[in-house]
Amino acid sequence: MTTLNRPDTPDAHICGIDTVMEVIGGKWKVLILWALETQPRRRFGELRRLVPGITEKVLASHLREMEADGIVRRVAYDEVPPRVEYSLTEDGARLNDALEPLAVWGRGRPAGRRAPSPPPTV
Amino acid sequence: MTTLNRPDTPDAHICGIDTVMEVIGGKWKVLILWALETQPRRRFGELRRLVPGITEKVLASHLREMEADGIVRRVAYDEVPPRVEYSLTEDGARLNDALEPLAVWGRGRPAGRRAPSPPPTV
DNA sequence: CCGTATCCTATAAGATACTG
DNA sequence: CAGTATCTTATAGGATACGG
Repeated sequence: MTTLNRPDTPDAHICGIDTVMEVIGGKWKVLILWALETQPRRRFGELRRLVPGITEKVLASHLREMEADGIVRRVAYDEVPPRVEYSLTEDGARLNDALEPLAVWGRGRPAGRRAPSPPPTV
Repeated sequence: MTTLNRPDTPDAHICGIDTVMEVIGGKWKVLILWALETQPRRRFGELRRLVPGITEKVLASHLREMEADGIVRRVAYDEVPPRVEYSLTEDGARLNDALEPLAVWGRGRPAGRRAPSPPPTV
């Protein structure tokens, strides 16, 4: 992990931030997070529909990582046909809350950025 | 961009979040952000030292993207030897603030996660 | 000092097919 | 239904060298 230890950089700050980035770094993880927030429990197929574009393989692997990270709980019922339900853990719910200010920031911008911007040489 | 439009998913929420993820998605961007927060202006070489492990190429490209995204301002002084100063824009500063709750969440966990967790089949 | 220019590789993720 | 198993590809990022 990238752990800094310099007088200039607020380490605790940083330390926290990059562990978070590892946890939500997957391409679809925040989307899965929100999908899990809108209802207490979600089934695999539901999630696939709620996150359009994701493949089964990636959904499955993301879910396994999120489970390992303790933000998602997976309960498999031994029935036929099989039923599996995913839900947020307490930690996952708090993570979701912590994402809110970021979402607000994102909404507050002119949609399409990444302009070349004039080269200001002084 | 992954823009959802389903009754179940809080689109505005999501929309905001994934634009943010595009902006801070680079491997070192949040670190650069913090390094820029701790002082009003930073030179290229300073940043390289403050973000140990990053290569010049990646630092340069990250900075250019962040500039294009409007969160970093670059000012090049026409001197010799060259001097270039990077700083946060207002938008960048607000982004940094919005990252704080996430950092708090990250700090509040038992450091090394990603445990295999016992398979709970009901 | 502040970067580019090349070249290279590892990994995430997509496509597709198949199974308990 | 809820996944695995393969295979392939794109891209981010790393290593290194050089330039204004």
